[in-house]
Amino acid sequence: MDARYQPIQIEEKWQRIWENNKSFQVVEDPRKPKYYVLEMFPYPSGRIHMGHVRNYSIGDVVARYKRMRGYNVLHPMGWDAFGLPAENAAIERRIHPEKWTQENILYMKTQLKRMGLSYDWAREVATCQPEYYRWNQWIFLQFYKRGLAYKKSSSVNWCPSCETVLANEQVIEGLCWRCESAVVQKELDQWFFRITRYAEELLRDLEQLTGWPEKVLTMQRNWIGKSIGAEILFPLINRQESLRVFTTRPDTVFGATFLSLAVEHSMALELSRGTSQESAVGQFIDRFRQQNSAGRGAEEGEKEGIFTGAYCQNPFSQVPIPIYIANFVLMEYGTGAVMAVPAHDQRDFEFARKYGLPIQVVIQPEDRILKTEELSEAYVGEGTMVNSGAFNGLRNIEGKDRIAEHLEREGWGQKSVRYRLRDWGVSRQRYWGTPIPIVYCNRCGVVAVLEEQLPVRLPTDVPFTGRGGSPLRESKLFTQVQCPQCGDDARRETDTMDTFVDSSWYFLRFVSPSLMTAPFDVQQAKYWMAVDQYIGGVEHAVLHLLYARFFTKALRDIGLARVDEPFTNLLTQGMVCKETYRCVEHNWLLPSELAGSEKEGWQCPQCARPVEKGRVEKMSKSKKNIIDPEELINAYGADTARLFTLFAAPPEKDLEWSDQGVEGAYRFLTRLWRFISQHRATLVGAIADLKQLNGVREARNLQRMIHRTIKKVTDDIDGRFHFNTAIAAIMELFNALSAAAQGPTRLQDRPLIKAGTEAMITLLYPFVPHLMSELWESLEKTQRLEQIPWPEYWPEALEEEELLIVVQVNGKVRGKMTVSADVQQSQIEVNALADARVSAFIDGKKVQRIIYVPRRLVNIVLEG
RNA sequence: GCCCGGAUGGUGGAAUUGGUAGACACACGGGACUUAAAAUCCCGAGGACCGAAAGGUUCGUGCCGGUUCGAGUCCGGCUCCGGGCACCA
Repeated sequence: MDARYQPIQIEEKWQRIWENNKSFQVVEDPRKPKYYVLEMFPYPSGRIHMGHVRNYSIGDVVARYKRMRGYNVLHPMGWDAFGLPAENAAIERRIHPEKWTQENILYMKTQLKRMGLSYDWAREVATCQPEYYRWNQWIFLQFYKRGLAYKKSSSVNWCPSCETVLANEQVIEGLCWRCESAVVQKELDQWFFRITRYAEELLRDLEQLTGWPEKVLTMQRNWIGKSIGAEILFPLINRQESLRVFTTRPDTVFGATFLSLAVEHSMALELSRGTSQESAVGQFIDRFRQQNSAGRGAEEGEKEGIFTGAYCQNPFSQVPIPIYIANFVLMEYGTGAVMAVPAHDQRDFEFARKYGLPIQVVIQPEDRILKTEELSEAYVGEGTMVNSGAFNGLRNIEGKDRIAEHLEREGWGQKSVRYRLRDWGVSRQRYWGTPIPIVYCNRCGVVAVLEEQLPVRLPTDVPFTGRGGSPLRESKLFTQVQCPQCGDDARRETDTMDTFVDSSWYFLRFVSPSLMTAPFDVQQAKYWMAVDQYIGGVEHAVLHLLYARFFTKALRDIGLARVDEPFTNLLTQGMVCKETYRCVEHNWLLPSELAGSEKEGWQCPQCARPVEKGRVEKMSKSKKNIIDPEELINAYGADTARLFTLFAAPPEKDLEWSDQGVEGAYRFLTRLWRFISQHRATLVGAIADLKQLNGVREARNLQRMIHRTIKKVTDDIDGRFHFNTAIAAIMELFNALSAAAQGPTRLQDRPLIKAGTEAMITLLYPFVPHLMSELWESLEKTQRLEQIPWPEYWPEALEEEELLIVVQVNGKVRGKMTVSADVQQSQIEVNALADARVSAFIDGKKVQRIIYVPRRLVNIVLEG
């Protein structure tokens, strides 16, 4: 055995062995329980970053642990390979997106392999391969057949910089999620997936996702945004039609003193026709349509509106009420028209005050009496209905139902449920994505490509200029086709699919990655699905996770998937952060370019001004606080990188990078190496029996510690994912074993130290697989470590012979005593009272009572 | 504004059900080895106070209050930090 720990050699050796033995390849095996662990697959940007290292280290611990527990573990990896950066590279560096992507995948794959991650690489998929994206197209056609995919003209979010449409979720505070330029509205024909058909089920099934973080469930719930209420028809005065509004507060309908329409409402201009308001209304509409496109959502502006000149009748109060157009009413939600109840809705209240509209209180709270004149804000709480005709005196909660029933009887409307969730716009005016399998024929109209003609491949004769719309339009080869129905010349759809489509079902493709006849095999999916543990960043809490849930349900209804939910358990890991350095003038600085020193204070290399040590921030290039995983591995090896990221913080919390912490992890591994090589002579040979009882007390204590560590590490890994405390416990065991191995003669119980060392190596294997495999082999075991089962603790060994009892007086610790485990409570109390320090505190006072917590503590409560 | 998290030594973090707060590690200090340094090994350590020392007292988990024999943990009211949503009728 080498005197020095040389991680690179060891790691290359074991990676080769695992690859040659196909150690992590799996097939369905009905005799074993299955376990599917999956980490969110990466976008092949070129290099892995610390976020990947952390994500995949966590997953690998779970995978290796579950294998040792006897599970048939599916642990695949692939590439989310379509997307904008590839196209940007094509524009900037004249390299084809496909070439760029393939090169990145190759490089990143070697990086991932150097991490020693236990993937079944035989199942690798890349979403940009025709073998993969043909099934995107196939699914699209199934959706199209069922009305789940449809086309509509709509105002969409348009990023002028990326020249592409963005989903609502991709617009963050009015800015493009990717390039942060201001998003504008544009009218385009778009393909949509009817996710709203599943809104109710997507909401309801959140309840069965008990293995998901509450935070993510809440975000999804809010995103779906279910509102229960009613639609009410307000008949127009002097016209035949009615205006339909949606409200969640039918109980306040008697307080509706005007109506507000969205600027885009179809009746907005129409209502003002022939009135004195007509031209003013027209101007108002033009102005706010513009404003909307300039940056909706940027901030909450002043409420503005205009009277249309028209009136309708409140069907309940029979009062004629004016109809306004208001800038804050959204066309996309509800019906684009709201009944305004200023007394009980803050927005309506502000609007009414501004335009001098009537305010009518119809709900009175319990504790005070509202008067219209005295209102300073809307009252939105519960109460009793007043000024509401036959409904007076009802609790408003009850009133909601009673009003809704009443209007259904009268034909004035009906109960209604609305969702904030919109249909998913999947069209992208881009090249590097899945072509939408649709053809436009002058004779037949919109025609689906025949399934046997799939895949519709991306053409190669496309120029990348970065200007104009979709590059696919430039390809004659691509756009000119024959109509699948009539055979006439036709034009191919040039939109490609949102890349979220690719990632919405990749976990299903992994169960049959090379199947040519279907996206995946139903039986294989039945065996492996659902994913037992999914691990990734919380940034996908809404988008990806909601779309994947939708796809799973839709594919189930098509007859392919057999599960309702794709991911049984979800772990959202925290970000990887590091401290930053910043100069007032020259902004972020690399730690390596700083002048000065930690003690004297850092200076800017350019202007020599003192540099402020900035906050701890998420690692990013722009903040110059990244650590390159490859450099880390070159310097310390993958085992150190893994150990540090797993030890520094629990997975769901943010991890603060620390170079000294990395050193510490490396030192620990070096100490282990030295320990084994030093004591190798007594540690080699067949696995020792962990259950051999030893008469010497110190040995029994060590044995107890070994078994306690096995239990602790098992509990920490399994379900709790507290890897940091699991590792801490192993470190404690190691400290105890080292002490025992060097200690006085009584502790030199060789078979026990040997058994403890073997247990320690096994326990550490999921975290530090290369080094542990090497150490295990050096101890001349017959089987490789990854074939060894997880150690079982022996409950009998956990039993304490002696207990440390804490003695409190009035809740404060005043003494400790060691007693034999079989001593009775009464005797312990007597001993406690007899303790010299304790009795000094009692000091003649009367003992009121004694609390005894079995095996732990005695609390003597004194009078007074 | 609304909804979720979070706050514990010099630092990252432990304390799983209300029962010794600070495991484990980093950084730090002292010592050993060395001509010296690095590496390694050993020892120490929450703050304040008392004591020559052994040891002891007392305060202490963001702030204020409560429940309890006992609160980092439970309850009420705040402060600050992070995240999500944001005119959704």
